[in-house]
Amino acid sequence: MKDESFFEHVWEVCRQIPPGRVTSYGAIAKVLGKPNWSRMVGYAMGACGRATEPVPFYRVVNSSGQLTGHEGAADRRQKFLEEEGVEIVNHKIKNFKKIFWDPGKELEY
DNA sequence: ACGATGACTCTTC
DNA sequence: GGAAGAGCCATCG
Repeated sequence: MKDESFFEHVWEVCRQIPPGRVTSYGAIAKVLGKPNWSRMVGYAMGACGRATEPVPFYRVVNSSGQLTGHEGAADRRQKFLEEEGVEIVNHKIKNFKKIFWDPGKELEY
């Protein structure tokens, strides 16, 4: 067993993301106090399988609003986001800037 | 311990 | 907005 404290933090933030909204890896990393841990956040997503509770990792995208990740998996995530009302084009969020949700803004508010 | 890799982000062209 | 290069840290062989 590894120390997944950081991962749990990421998963927790992901669950705090309201429906129909998305956030970026950097935003989560920043809230955790590690603005440069964007890659680790992605790692945490890959480790989401370790989470005892389901994690809406599909609500997490990169700074460009593109559904980064494993090929095929992104396609599945796109469907989930569309179900929430998020418009996606070519694996990219249309109104990304509009539906973007900053966790730190809500947490520290 | 080292090198390579990765679901990233930033700056610059 | 897209492409290229550099920086970032943890995990894996």
